[in-house]
Amino acid sequence: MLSFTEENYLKALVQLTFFENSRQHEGQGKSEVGVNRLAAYLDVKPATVSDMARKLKVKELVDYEKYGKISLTELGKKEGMMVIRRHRLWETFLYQKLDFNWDEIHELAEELEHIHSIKLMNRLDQFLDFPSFDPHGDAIPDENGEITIPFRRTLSEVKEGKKCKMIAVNDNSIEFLKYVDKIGLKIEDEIEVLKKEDFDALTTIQFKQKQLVVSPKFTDNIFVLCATCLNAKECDC
Amino acid sequence: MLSFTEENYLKALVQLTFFENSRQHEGQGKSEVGVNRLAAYLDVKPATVSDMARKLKVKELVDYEKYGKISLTELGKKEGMMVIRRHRLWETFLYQKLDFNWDEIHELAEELEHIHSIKLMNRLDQFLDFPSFDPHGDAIPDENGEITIPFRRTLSEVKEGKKCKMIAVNDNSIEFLKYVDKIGLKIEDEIEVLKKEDFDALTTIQFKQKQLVVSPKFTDNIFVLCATCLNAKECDC
DNA sequence: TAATAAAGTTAGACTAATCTAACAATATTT
DNA sequence: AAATATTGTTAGATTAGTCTAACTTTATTA
Ligand SMILES: [Mn+2]
Ligand SMILES: [Mn+2]
Ligand SMILES: [Mn+2]
Ligand SMILES: [Mn+2]
Repeated sequence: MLSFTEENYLKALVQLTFFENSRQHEGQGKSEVGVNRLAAYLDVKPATVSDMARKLKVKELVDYEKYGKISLTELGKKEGMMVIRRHRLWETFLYQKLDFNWDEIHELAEELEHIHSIKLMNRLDQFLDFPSFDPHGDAIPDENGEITIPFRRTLSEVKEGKKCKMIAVNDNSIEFLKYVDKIGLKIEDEIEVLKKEDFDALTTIQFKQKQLVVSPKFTDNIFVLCATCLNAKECDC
Repeated sequence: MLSFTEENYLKALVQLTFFENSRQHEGQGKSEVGVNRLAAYLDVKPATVSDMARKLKVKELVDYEKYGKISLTELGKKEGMMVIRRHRLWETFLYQKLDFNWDEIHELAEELEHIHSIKLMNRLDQFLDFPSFDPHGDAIPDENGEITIPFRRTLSEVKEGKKCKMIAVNDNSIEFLKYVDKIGLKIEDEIEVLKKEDFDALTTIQFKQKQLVVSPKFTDNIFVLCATCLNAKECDC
């Protein structure tokens, strides 16, 4: 049985090696990470990660050699994915059934994700009608830990004059989510890019009859799809 | 913030000092427990309990002097009650919403009870329509940790020829619950005591047109109310 | 290539929760 | 009251997860 802490390491490794750079490393999977990087991500000291990397290697959850990079084994990846599955299913439950706001659910899910019961998660999945995405628009791994991360662009990539649809957020911080709430934007809303100013990287967007000037801090963290790129990665929206 | 372990000690203390003997100590509250008793209940060694008692005393959760008995302070009692509230609300959720059987829910609730969020529990309470009892018939403490344990008798106490209604179980073990399922008895069912045999303490009962001979292992663990004792403790049902 | 910087490891210490084994206090029985 | 049994405590060890401080390896730069 995995401890709370071990699960958090595996989850972090999935985030850093599979999700974070899902766009960049497309296909060729340089899915490994250094001790310092992981330590910074988990907010512990590198010494702690060195120790844990050795322990996880013994349990065959990671591949790792002294002074080398850390990467997940198939088993480690699956366990990490299951933590993420539980996290995202609980977030969905809290949001859909208990009416929590989307900026409150992550913290609670950080605790709930460590409840180990396959049956519980499958029942919850069913109770929620087998959701594909969590309230932040992130895909939910299936009962085998498989996930299909859909093609998605950031709003920053969308060209002037084009329209697109918000499908997810990239930043789950309370501040960011509260800002998105404040301006009245929701997943599935249509956004039009009216103007992109190269000088200071500000973008003027329109959604629901409202116009707004936003910075890259915003546009980098909104994932969108345009009408034509839904099934064609080559679309230059 | 209390640790997982500290919460389990407080919960155990509530069970042993307030619930276990709620019938016997009625009123005068000899609500304290020895180190060995608590150790046996928690399945740890007395040495471990001695240490923990000292720590809980420092945190003002228990009253305790070396070689003396352990009892909960007001604060400790409230914290313990809140753990029990969370446990019973989660059990109710699993049973009512996720269709778990009543013999499967306790184990899961043992993990879920340690999720700390007042808001979460109040939302869940509301989602469940403010239940008064969990699926085993145990009262659920309110948001202030207050609980009213209703008057109840065991089936063993009911006299020959009398009728009563099952309101709870006293034994939450999987084996006991499965047995109650097997014979087809449910909370709220009416039970008639047809015959009590002093010689071997066996009782013949009737419920839902069925007759059955049961032992004290059964009758001691079924809580009932008879028609007339609902509001009168003096009733000699 | 040699010097310097960055990244990673190791040794030793700490805390929480547990154990065993030896000891001490309290309660019960003769 | 003395002997015995029960109950509870203490000292010392262990494990997981963390830290700091010193050290080593690998990478980068001059
Ligand atoms: Mn989250
Ligand atoms: Mn999410
Ligand atoms: Mn229970
Ligand atoms: Mn219960």
